[in-house]
Amino acid sequence: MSEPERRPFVSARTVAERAGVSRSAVSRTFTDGASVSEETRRKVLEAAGELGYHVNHLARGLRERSNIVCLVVADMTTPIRARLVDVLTRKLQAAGKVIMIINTGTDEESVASALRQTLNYRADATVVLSGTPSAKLIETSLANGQQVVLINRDDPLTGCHNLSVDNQMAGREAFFLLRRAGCRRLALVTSTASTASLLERERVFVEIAKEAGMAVTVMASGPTSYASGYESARRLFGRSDGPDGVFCVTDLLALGFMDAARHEFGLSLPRDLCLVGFDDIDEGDWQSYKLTTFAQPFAAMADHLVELLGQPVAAEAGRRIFEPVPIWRKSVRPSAD
Amino acid sequence: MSEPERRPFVSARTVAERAGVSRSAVSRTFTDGASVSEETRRKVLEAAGELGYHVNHLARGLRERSNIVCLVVADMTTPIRARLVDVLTRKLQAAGKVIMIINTGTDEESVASALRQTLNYRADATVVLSGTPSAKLIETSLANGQQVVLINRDDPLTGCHNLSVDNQMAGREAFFLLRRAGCRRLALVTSTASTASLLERERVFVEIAKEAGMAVTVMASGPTSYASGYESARRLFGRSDGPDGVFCVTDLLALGFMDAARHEFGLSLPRDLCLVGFDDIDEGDWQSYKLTTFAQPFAAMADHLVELLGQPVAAEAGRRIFEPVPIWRKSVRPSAD
DNA sequence: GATGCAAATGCACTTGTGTGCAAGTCTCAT
DNA sequence: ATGAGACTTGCACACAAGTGCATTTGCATC
Repeated sequence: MSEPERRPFVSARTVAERAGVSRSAVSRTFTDGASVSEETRRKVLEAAGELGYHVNHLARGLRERSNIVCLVVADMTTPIRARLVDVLTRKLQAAGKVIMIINTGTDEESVASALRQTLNYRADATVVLSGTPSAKLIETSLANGQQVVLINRDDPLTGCHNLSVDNQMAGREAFFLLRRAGCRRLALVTSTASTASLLERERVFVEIAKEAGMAVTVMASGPTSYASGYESARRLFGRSDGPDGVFCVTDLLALGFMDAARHEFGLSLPRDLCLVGFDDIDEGDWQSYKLTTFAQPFAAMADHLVELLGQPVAAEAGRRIFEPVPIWRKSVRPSAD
Repeated sequence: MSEPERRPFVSARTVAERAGVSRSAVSRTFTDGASVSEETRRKVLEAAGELGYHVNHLARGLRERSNIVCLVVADMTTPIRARLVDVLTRKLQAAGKVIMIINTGTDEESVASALRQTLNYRADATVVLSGTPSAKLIETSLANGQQVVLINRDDPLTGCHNLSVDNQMAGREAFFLLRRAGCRRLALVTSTASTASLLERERVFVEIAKEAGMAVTVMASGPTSYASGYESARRLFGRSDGPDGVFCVTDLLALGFMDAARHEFGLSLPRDLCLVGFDDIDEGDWQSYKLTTFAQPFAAMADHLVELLGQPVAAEAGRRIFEPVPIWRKSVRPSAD
């Protein structure tokens, strides 16, 4: 017959009727600093308790800011991404924000529709963790007074804030680490999903090696995953002279690479092979791996994000670069000296 | 001086003025099946495009259902939890829902405040992935016409839907697996965070072993983590007669356990030790582990969840149990026969 | 008892939507 | 030309909140 009647959420009016006061009184009871007598306040709270009333933040958001922050993210199952989402949600919540999450692909259209949804829900800010939004959409976000923050997306987009890690430093340090260990034949393992961050690490590593007179074999066998790192190792060591010093632009690639090197080719680390990763995922510290890598300072980045969101939108957007911190473990020989 | 003026989101009225039509026309243009002439529709769309207008779903949610689903989750960085969140967000989004995520602790107070926030934002449904809400709060959720769905929380709470995995089957099968492999000295490794699911797996395993005349050493050294599994192995093998068949109630525990067994005690799997896990996290399939385990059928669970949300709230709540699927890898000897 | 002042209260408007209803316009056939 | 009928359009209200402003109440002081 008729659409089964959906029980409505209890509203301030219902509470007011029950308590025998005006709706304004209810509103004031739940507003700090508003003027209500102790008596009515008591009546309102009692009625609210009995009915299970909760202030509708959506309606409140019509007049003021919504306090909603949208997180646009792809590849959520990746350990590093899960950590980032975890840290961000914690810190944002602590700052009184409410998080809306959009799990999207990295292709332009997915990101575009995510961005639009962000606007539909009047989010105060959109934080993009993966994928790259089009310049035009960012523009409409800004036109609507919405802040846009890109994390680890090193794309030259104007108008939005940009938090990222110092990829150049990582590429440089990785090289020095391997050279100090006495490695002769260098390789770099990356993914076919060539994001700006990964490309930057690759570029700097290859460039600085070249300056030092060393060639680098670059290998990419698939997306940023364990399997792809594994495959890259099979290909590299399948040749006559495999590398003895490798920089994997991601820990996940590094772990796959390490497993293949050990189990398929019987190599021992760090004797036959030195390996450097990037990200510092939990798995890299497991007893089977003990990977030397760089940690992303997510906590600091999240703190900075919260600070940004407190500022007015007008504040000029810019880039902020965070220093990765080297984590010394056992996949690289200590200095040959 | 004055609070820096926050540029407002563009509203339907602004679009109407620009297009030279009434606000209703704008509303109708963005409503399927509403009656608008081709001419006005064109004008509206043009003005909307120029201004970057997006319908405010928050305001729309005042009249109808909000389409918001809240995910309450703890320990997001855990691989299994990250996978669950990933699958759920994907499927819910595909069903037209918008996901609000609340990253909380497992203690009662954290969960309570998460639940309250859920109500504040008029979520159509709350999905609890970890932690256990109090019966009283569930009641107020229901009183507000909000659905409550618990995933893998085997607590006896009335009024809410309950999706979970068949833990009894897992405990039983784990035992048979180990017995068939000829194991003599059984142990069970769990965590100190004794959730109902973990307890259930433990209970059944121990019980059925007892029926078969075999004792089981139960060990818990900390939370559900790699480190805690590692520690449990150290304790168990530090004694005179370590176990030769172990069921870890979680893959993460199993991987830590395996690493300690290998690297600290030089054991080889599956010769000296057979190991069964539960969850089927990606890491278990890595070359260093190849863990035999049970996969949680998250896709089916998510599909069922979406189906539930389509039904009216009135539909009587109940429990639905999903069969885990055994994943045979290499940490258990094939049958001794 | 009248006056003054502060605290409490309620009315009405605001926010951005969707939609029922009535009035308006346009087309076509009689 | 006129009426029927279909299609458009705008007004006004509903949704759930917060708040400025005017009014009422309470209480103390003269």
